[in-house]
Amino acid sequence: MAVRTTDWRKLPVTLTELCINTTLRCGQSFRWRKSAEDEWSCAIHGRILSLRQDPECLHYRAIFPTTSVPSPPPSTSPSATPSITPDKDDTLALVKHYFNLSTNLGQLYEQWASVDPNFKKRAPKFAGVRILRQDPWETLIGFICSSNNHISRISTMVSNLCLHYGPLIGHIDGVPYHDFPTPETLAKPEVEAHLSKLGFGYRAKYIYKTAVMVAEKGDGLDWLDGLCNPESPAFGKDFGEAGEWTETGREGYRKAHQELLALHGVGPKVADCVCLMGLGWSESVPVDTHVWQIAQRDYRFGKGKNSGLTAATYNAVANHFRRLWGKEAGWAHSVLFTADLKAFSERLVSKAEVKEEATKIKVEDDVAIAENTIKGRKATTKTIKRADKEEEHNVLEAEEKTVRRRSKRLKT
DNA sequence: TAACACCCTGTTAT
DNA sequence: AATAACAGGGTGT
Repeated sequence: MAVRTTDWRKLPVTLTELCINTTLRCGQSFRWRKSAEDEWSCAIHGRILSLRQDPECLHYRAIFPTTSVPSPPPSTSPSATPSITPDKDDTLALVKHYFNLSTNLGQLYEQWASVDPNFKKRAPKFAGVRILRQDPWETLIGFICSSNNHISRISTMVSNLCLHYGPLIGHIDGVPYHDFPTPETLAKPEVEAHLSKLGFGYRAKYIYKTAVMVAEKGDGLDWLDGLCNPESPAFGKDFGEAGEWTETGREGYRKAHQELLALHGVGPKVADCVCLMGLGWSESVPVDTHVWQIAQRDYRFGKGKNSGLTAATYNAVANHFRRLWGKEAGWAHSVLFTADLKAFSERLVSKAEVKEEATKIKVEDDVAIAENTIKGRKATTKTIKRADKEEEHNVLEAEEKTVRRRSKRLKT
């Protein structure tokens, strides 16, 4: 296959602002591969993007196919017809966009540390964990695969999806790199049975049905793109307004989350992952079993017998973190999530340190969270029973009151 | 609202 | 060593 490989170029970035060795392995994207020692590669937007990082710079290189690709990339982006002349190469813009580099991460870490002792304790060993801005469609399917699953198997599954249905972009050391398949490709009737055979389990049906639904939504991926945060739009898209910030998130975020729930295999957690990592909604806080455990261990959420992760506790946890961390709560959440991953256990804070910290927090706050959870539960019930917007507004007020009570208690 | 099944795989417990 | 039990970034019924 004829290809054109760009030179390595560099972009000044500190490890405080971005650490690819952590960010690319913390379960946000399931497609990056080590192509050499300290080199990561992935097929994105019609090219293979390769990255290296040293303390001063992020080094990047792209490999473009010069023959036409079998099927178009998954988004109506500038990469649909990859430019092969250096002056038209948009790889730098892609890198900046993919890594959300306009956000000042160091500043955010300082802010989170100043309001949250637990964050302050754990974050230092996990600097540079940054929320990626991935393709919404790829994010959606990736996280449908993630349900009740391990990161390693999710990666295998996504890789198989690309291998069998995605366009071949090129090779590195004989290893093929495929871009992510389009909804239309995955909406073909034979896909479900094939994915089952490939070991996708019950997710084979979810993927097929979701592909059909998205493909039927109309013009390519406009529906998904329309759910993006307009202040942080998809690569190559236009901008707009995102709505006013509240502790349940901006209106655009809530709308996107709700619409995603209509898809098969998409519940609250997966919808939040797509909102955060694919649609640019920074306040989205996906609450999985892991985050729920963190909330119980470090933030005094109900440890009682019947304290499962219900719809009510889900919202209570997410709202609590939004109140604590602010508009980029999802980014902070990702730092603590990463700090708890087994893959990074060598960096964990010692148990003695953690225990000491937990005790400190407990002294300040005890009953408040339990109360918060109960209020949240009542509010959620209302939402389900009466779906009109007036009631939903009341729910928001109820949540906000709960939060205020909690903050008062914390100060007393 | 609370169970329970759902596909499969690597890890831990007998 | 072989096998059971269980959890792993949940969702649908």
